[in-house]
Amino acid sequence: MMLERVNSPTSDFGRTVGNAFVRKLSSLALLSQMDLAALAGVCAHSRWEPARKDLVHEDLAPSGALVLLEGFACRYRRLSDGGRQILSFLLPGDLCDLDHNLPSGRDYAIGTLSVCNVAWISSTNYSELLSSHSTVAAALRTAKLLEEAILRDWLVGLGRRHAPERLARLLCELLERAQAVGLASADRCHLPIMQVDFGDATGLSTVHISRSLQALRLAGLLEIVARRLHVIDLPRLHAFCEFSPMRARLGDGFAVEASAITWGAA
Amino acid sequence: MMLERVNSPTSDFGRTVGNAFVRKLSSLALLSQMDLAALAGVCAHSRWEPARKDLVHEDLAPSGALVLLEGFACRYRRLSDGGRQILSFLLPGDLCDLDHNLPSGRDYAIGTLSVCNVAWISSTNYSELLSSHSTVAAALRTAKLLEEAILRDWLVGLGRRHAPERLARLLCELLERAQAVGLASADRCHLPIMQVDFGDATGLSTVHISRSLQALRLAGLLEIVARRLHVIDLPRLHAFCEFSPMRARLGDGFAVEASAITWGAA
DNA sequence: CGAACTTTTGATATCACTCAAGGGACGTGG
DNA sequence: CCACGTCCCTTGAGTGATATCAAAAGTTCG
Repeated sequence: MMLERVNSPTSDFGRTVGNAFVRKLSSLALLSQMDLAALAGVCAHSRWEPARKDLVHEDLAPSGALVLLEGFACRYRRLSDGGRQILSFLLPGDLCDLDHNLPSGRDYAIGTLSVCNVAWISSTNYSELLSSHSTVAAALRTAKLLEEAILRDWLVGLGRRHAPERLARLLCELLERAQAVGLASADRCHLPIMQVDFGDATGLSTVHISRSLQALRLAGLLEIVARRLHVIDLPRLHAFCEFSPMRARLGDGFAVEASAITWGAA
Repeated sequence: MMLERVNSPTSDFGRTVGNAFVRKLSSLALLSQMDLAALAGVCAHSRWEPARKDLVHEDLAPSGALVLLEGFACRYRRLSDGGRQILSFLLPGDLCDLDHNLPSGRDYAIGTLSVCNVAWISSTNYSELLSSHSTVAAALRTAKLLEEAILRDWLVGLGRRHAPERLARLLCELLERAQAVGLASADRCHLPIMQVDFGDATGLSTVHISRSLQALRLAGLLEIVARRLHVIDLPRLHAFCEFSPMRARLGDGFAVEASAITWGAA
């Protein structure tokens, strides 16, 4: 069985077609050749950053936008007691707008979780991209709406769900998002995220993450081995944590196909 | 002593100048006479709705936008176990975009908490307002950024703060927002919100809200009597829950003034 | 003035946290 | 290739925060 293999018409491995950014936006809107060229141009210069490094922190405020091409990162906030709350995970293909976030300065930082390949877009290039490529702008707007929906989901989870459900939902979300950029099969994906990070995202302690994960494993729902998530029973997992896939993506053949197969096997 | 009195140059009571919507947007951008007229026009037809009524629910999807002119409401989500998580409170002057929220349908409902005066804006009027009044559009964008920042704050609170701090921060937020639309003095405001609602917003049980509130009262920080919040020691309250006022509002003389007085008394 | 709703109080139960120690995995240097 | 250190995950025991249940007290409103 081929892991990470995705049913994309144009390549064996999703990552070989353009970059994750192009792939993600392509799944959200029908981009023209010129749009694609502009996206490629804007990501031409990227840098590798080490794991566990701040790309942006609260005071220091670079402008423009940042695109994560490979690796995992997160937005987070630090508290006075040293605690950390992760606000969202950034996966390959995700863009983070640094200009339009700030009424009175940014209130969060962005840090890598794994080694990351990051493209920085200057303010001028960014606003030009938006103004002269309306389809790209529309795709980014949709991406933003999805992000907001996820944030609301997290809020509901933190407020009203128990640890195992919270964790399970997070894993479902990550699997789905990885699939959307061609980095996951129907039931597996690489997840370079430590248990501390899961804890800081779900508002739980590391110890409790460990125990919740074990509960999910014992229930035969999933397992995580060597930084890889393997969902054993997706329908039951979804039912367990009341996760409903966001089918908000528009023209993406492969994602629809993959999920159809999954549900067919249920 | 005059409660609800606000140091606005144009009236004794904030509510008599235009409506809360106009007041709020005026504090976010410098509106022209034409902008003001357009805002007034768009809110011309408003309806009174009873307390505890759904204005919008998840399946049924009216379009356009909704403006809350008077009263308190909230966005919320229901869970399968009957639980409810409030995602944000809506105060007079708040607008809720019903069109641009939905990738795959709306994922939350909107319900009144008190009796409310609500203006519905049709999709066409709404998009016309945005396109032909760029300053209004900019003000609404800023308002949205503030909303998002508040949502992140809530997430951090739910994930990492204890009950009394969470509640205290919520009360600080509500006081500040009420001030921004001229519905509060420096230390008091009307708050037609029940303890169940505070619980559903902070992810706590009603019982625990009651106890946390008592802790805040015993600490001499604030009290709530007859649906009215009275902050007794604002600086200490802010310090206690690590609340920092969002000074993102731009040209609003009165809010700046009021807070200057407060801090001066500390 | 009474009924329904909201808040408070007390007692008990549960979920998740903290602390502390042990076990694996991985990398590094001898 | 092994020894060792470090980092991450796991396990167990005890504690703390918050939930639940039930009933009393207070409030609002017709």
